[in-house]
Amino acid sequence: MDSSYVVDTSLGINLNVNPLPLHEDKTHSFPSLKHTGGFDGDFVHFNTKLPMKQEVDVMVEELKRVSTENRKLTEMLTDICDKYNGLRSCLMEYYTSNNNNNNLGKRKVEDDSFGHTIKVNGDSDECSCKKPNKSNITTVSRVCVKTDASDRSLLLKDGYQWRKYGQKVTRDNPSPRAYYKCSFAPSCPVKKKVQRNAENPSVLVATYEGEHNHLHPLQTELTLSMKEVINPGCSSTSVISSSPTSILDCIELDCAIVKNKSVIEKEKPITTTGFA
DNA sequence: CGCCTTTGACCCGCGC
DNA sequence: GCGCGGGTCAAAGGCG
Ligand SMILES: [Zn+2]
Repeated sequence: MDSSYVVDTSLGINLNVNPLPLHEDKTHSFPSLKHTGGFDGDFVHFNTKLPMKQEVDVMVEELKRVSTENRKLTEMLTDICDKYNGLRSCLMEYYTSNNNNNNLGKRKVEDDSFGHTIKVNGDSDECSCKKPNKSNITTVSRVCVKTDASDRSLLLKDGYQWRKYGQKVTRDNPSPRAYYKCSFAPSCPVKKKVQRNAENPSVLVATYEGEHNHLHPLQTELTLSMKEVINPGCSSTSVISSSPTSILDCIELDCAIVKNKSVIEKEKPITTTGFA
């Protein structure tokens, strides 16, 4: 991934997520996201001497602007998900056809360029008799997230809901490995393993296995929030379920994930099989 | 009460 | 066959 795709938002978040190559000024691509106000990460600094009416006008104006920005971000996220799914299905088709052409009878582990590992079990006979309920193809992605080294917890806020079902101390790493299952959807098969890097305890390494069969909770939440902002009267309890800061945490972690896939793994080249 | 974490027991694959 | 290590289960307890 190239770091040239940076979207400035009023929240001070750099969304390094635009999949389209841009050779022009980023402000031309997202003109509505560029604004001239002094909104630099904090909320609006209201002049306390402003009359009430004017203050309300300012707030309404700000709300409209944030709503627009929110909608654009949501659209971008949806767009990116669509493109990602398209690319992934192409990749799956490629692996499937490749697998049919030369059935080697061995498990192949391939890296795509997005930090994901696609496992393809070529020996369908052996696999089907020993693990009849498992799909032949599982997506494995590894994510490095830098955290405070003094924080010994293995909590990693990525927006999804996880239920911990085990913890193990592994042989070659003094820090324990935690096992989580996605609990956002009851039927979601996704699992993740979280463990600190043996060499650098401030780096959390999360290994995701499988694919979520539901939308990202943040995406769902943003959509719902947008509906509340645009149509505030439609519900008597127009409450956004999560605090803005928790949403920001998730956005920032998503960005960190995207960045870490390219940055940390570039800084410390790690092979997908020889790590931890 | 429901959902979560904790943690010891258990299962299973793999190498010797 | 046996031991080891990674992964999972499930009972118990905590928390909001
Ligand atoms: Zn899920």
